[in-house]
Amino acid sequence: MASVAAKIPELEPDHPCFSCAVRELAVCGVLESAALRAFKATGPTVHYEPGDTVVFEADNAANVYSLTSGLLRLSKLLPDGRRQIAGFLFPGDFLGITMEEEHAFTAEAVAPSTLCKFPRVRFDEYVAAHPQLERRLYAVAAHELAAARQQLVLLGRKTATERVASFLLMLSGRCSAGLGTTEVDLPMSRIDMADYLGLRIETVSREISGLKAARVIQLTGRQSFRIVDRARLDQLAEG
Amino acid sequence: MASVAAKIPELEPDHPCFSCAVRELAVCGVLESAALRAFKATGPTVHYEPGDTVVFEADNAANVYSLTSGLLRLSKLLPDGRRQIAGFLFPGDFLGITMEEEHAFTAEAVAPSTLCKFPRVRFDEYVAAHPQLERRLYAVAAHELAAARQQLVLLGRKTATERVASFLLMLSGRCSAGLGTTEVDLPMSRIDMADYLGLRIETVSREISGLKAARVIQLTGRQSFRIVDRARLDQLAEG
DNA sequence: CGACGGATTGAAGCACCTCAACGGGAGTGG
DNA sequence: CCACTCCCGTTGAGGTGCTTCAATCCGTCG
Repeated sequence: MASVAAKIPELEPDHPCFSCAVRELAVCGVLESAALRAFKATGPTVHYEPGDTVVFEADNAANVYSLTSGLLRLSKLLPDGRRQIAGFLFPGDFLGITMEEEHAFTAEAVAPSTLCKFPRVRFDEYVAAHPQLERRLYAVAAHELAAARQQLVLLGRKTATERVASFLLMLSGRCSAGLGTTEVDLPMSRIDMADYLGLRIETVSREISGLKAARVIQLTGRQSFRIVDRARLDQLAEG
Repeated sequence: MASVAAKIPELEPDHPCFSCAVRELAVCGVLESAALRAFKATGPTVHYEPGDTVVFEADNAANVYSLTSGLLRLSKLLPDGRRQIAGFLFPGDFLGITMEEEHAFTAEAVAPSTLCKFPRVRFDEYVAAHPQLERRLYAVAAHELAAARQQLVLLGRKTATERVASFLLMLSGRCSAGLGTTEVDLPMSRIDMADYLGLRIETVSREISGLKAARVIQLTGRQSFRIVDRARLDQLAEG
C-alpha cells in the first residue's frame, strides 16, 4: 500500500486522529486537519474480537470502514460449506469498495481489530466533495484489483509448494514484526491459510514442514517464522 | 456492466463517437458531446487481429484503451510456460486500471478487436478535470474487483464441473447472440477457457461433453451452444 | 486430396484430498 | 501444582479428481 501513499498533513495533538498509526496508509491520509476532523466525526470507532463478523455477505452495504489495527479476512461460503478467503485486510486497508447495494463478501476479525466506521451516505458525500479522496479511493481499488488478479494466478496455476512459499513471502512484506529482525508474524490459523490458498489444512501443514525440513524457513513458535533462505523461497514461489 | 451505466447525453450525427455501439457502457459515456469530442481527439482508433498483443506485461503503461468491439484476454505467464487468464474484456470494457508505471498483465486480442487508444498523460488530465469520469472509473474498478474475487472462489474451491458450468452461465450473460434466441456465442478457444478456469484443455472438453451428454446444454457448432436446462446448469455451477 | 490445428476421447499417473491417529500448548478445576 | 480436556496443528495411509501422455476425429485451407 506504500505505493499509493501521498504526503500527509500535520495534525495538532488534540486531533481525534493524532495518534492513528496508519493515517498515512489509510484513505483518510489525504484529508487536511479540519476536513479529517469533520470526517472522523461522521462515525464511531468500533472494535471486534477474533471470529466476530464485521459485515456479512448480502448485508446491506450501509457502512464503510477503515482498519486501524488488527486483521480481517474477506470470505465467501459455498452452499455446502466450502469456503474461500478472497483476501486479508491489514491496518490501513479500506473495507467497502463497491458500488452495489450489498456486500459481496463476509468480513470477519482474525485478530482483535479496531476500525473507523463511516455511514456510506456521509462517506459518499465526503468523497464527492473531496476530489483527492476520490482519487485515493480509485488508487486503492486499482491496487486491490492487481492483488486479486495476482491471487488468481496463484489459485489457477501454482502448486501447493509454490502457493505456500508465495504466501509466506507476502506475509514477510506485510507482517515483519520488528524492523531489523527477520522474524515474521503468522497472525492467522492454518485453516485461514488453507482457505486463502485453495488448499486443505493438512496440505498447508505438510508444505510448511517441508520448507522447514529443507531449511528454507525456521518456525519460531506456531504463530511466527523466520526466513532462512530468502533466495530459495523466492525461487520456490515462482515455480 | 449495466449496473454502472449512467444516463447518456445525445450526440450530433457528425460526432466521432456517434456510431459507437458501446458508448453507454464505456467510461466515455458520462462525457457530454463537446468534452467527448475533445477526449476522443486525444488518441486514435486502433485495430488488432486474433493473437495480437495490445499491451505486454511489464510494458510501460503509456496508454489506456476502451474496447469498442471484439474480445481481449488478460493473462500472465509463469517462467515455465504455465498461463493464467485473469479475465476477458468485452466491448465497453476499459483496459488500463492501474496506478503503477507498468502493466501487470498482458492483453491480447482473442477476436478481431477495435479499441479507442488514449495516451495515459492526456487521459489523466481528463479524469482530473471531469469528476464524473473519475467516479465512473472508480465504479468500473470496483466492478472488476468484485468479478476478480468471484473468480477467486471459482479457482480456489470449485470442481471442474462447477467451473465449466459457471463459465457457460457467465458467457450466456455476456454473449447471448441475438436477443430472443437461447444460443450463446463461445468466442474463445478451449485453451483460453482452460487457462481462465485453471484447468487443462482435455478436462474442459470432457466437462463440456458431460454436460452435453446430460442434456444440460447442446452444442450448436464448435463456437456456440444452447442452454437446454438452465435450472440444472445453475445448480451445477453453485455446487 | 492431403496436411494442419483445434477438439475429443481413452488410459495411466500423480498431486492433493480424505480419513484417521497422534501431539502439544493453553485453559480449567481440583 | 498437576491432571484433564480441548483445540489446533502435525503426521501417516489410502483414495480420487484432475493431469499427463497418446491416439483419433474433424473442419479448414492449401
